Amino acid sequence: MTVTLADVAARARVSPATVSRVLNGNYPVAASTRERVLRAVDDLDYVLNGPASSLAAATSDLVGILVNDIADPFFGIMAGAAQTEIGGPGDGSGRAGGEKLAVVCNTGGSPDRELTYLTLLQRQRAAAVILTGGAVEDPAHQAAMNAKLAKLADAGTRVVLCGRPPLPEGEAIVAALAFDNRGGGRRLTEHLLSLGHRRIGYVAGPLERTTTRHRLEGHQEAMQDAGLGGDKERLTVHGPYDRRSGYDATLELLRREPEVTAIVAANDTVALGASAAIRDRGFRIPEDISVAGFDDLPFSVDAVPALTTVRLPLFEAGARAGRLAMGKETPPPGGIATIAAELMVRGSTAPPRK
Amino acid sequence: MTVTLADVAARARVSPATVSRVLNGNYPVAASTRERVLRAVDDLDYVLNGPASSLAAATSDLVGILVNDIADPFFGIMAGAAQTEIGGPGDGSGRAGGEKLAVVCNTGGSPDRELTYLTLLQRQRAAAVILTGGAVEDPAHQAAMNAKLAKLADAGTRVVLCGRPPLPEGEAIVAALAFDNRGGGRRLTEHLLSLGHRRIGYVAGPLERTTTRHRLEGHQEAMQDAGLGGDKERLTVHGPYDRRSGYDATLELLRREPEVTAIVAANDTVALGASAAIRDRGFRIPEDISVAGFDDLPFSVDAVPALTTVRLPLFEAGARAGRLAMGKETPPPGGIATIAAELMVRGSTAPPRK
DNA sequence: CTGTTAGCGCATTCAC
DNA sequence: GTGAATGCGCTAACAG
Repeated sequence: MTVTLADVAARARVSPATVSRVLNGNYPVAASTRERVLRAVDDLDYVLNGPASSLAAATSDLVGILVNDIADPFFGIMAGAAQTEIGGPGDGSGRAGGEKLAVVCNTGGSPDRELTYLTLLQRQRAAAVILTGGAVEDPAHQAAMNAKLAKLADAGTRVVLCGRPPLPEGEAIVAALAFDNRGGGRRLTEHLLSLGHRRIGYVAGPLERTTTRHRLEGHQEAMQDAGLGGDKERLTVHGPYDRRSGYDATLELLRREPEVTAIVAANDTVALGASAAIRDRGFRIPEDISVAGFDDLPFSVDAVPALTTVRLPLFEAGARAGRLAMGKETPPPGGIATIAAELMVRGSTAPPRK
Repeated sequence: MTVTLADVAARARVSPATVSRVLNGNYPVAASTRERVLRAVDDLDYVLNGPASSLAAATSDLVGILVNDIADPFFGIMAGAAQTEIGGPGDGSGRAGGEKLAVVCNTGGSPDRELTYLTLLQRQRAAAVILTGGAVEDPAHQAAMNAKLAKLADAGTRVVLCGRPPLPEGEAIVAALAFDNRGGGRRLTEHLLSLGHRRIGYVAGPLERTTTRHRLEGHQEAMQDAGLGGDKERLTVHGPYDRRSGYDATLELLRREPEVTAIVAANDTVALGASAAIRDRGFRIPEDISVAGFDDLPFSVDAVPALTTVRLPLFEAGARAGRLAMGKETPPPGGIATIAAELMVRGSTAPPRK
């Protein structure tokens, strides 16, 4: 019924081992033999049995990429870039040679699902795992994660962090590429302050997320330095990283502080929702209220007015994570690299009306 | 070094077979025995060896979801929905019981990569495969795809199409959920015609894609019926499904026909680019030129003005595909269902200036 | 450069 | 309800 290595070997008049060798390409095989084997493979339409070879070799060609929200381009861009580096271009035959199977797993931001996916990947003996985006800061979950990652690393799985702060004990992982969320958040708010804003509302992401906290801390540092740190509780509203949250939180901020002249959002998607709320309340952007986001997703430049935001090189970071996971690039010193965030000043921010 | 089933068996003082039985849960085992085994599993921190069990059982728990562009929410929404149905909520222990490993694979729209992923999934003996979005219409590639899908189905892999037209010989697959792209495209253009538009430019997607062709045909049918079919070559420009393409194509359309009063874009992202081009040329939306998109992605309602578009129930379709792939839902009659597309009239379209 | 020999770790017959 | 054997299909030493 199902054709096996032995069938191919028989047809090519060689031993199974030889077939295995040409298929894996990691061994010297005479050109003529290889030719013959390949023809037999095509004739028989043979496809390697992945589980069997993974079992024998004690490693698989699976590489997992964990994302918090697959519908969010923030993750899609990173994951796509990583996959490009990992999957290889293919040889056009659809035959699939030694390429890895780069797959993305959507945790939906749930700690449980994150752990479950890691276990599933561990079960598959994944060659590598890339974790993208902010981590949940609950201590119990962090401990469980660190233990799990250590076990994965122990079993030979390469662990790479992308857009996520390094682990407390970073020894277990290949590398961590951390975004400078704090610095970016700080510069963004400094920009607003320099324009003359004093009453700035902040729509933060979900609680207990590193990304949320770092961006917010950057904002608060800037406010503090400007002597405006007193009101932070009242001028901050938390919510998920989505449009709706931006909309609702902005209405709430407007209620709490009608004199607000600028809204800083945790990311661009949230900023879009914030903008809608501002308009629905009859205010203009940026004349009445300035708006700023974070990430510089592709749509941000097309917002009207174009969104002031902080650019993160998501594609480059994802690609680098992919290379690191493949061992194609040497890890940064100490295994940790900080990715710079660049302020992008556009039309959605302007001096306050006064 | 690595703990195996036998180790667990030894510690629980049972046979390996029994451990296997409680882990797979498909067999009667005494409660007390199960208890003991589970404790041993936890004590030893045992994780099933996926490749080994897949080899022995001749099936794996991997489910592949193929997407054309993972950075595009169009696919992200469908994939996320499907994953939700497949992965299950997890039991909170991170232990991972019988759940499937739902993974998404990004083809980048490349036929080669599509085929390669399918081969890789076949190699893993995937339990199911979901193909999302438009198919490439090159005959050779279609033939290769059909052959590959037939082989997958033959090997027990459940194949489900989501947002993709059914196969020529649909017997091989579990089900196809097709979007009514043609009908949606037609109604969208009819809406524009009813507003009084006569010179309508069309920014189409890439050539040789079913989605592109169906949407365009819907548009052209409407134009034809209105006696405006003569100019279709000149008023249509093809390009990728991205912002940049919308921008460039719109400039081109404006050059070819300065009197154009409406631009229909192949999807919302393209419409965003089109809008930017229109504005950069000094025109207002919708006063001078109307703009319409397709898909109704989350950001479309936040465009300024809000984008007139055609809504596709992406989440619902993805979830249904996921259930179909799991065998949790009975396939539609004939294995084919057409998903309706709903016209969403918003602020970006209005009667032409005259 | 190629063939032979042994498992990899588990699911599944069978017996009991 | 449980244990003992068998083999899934392949890779990795070894020889030659």
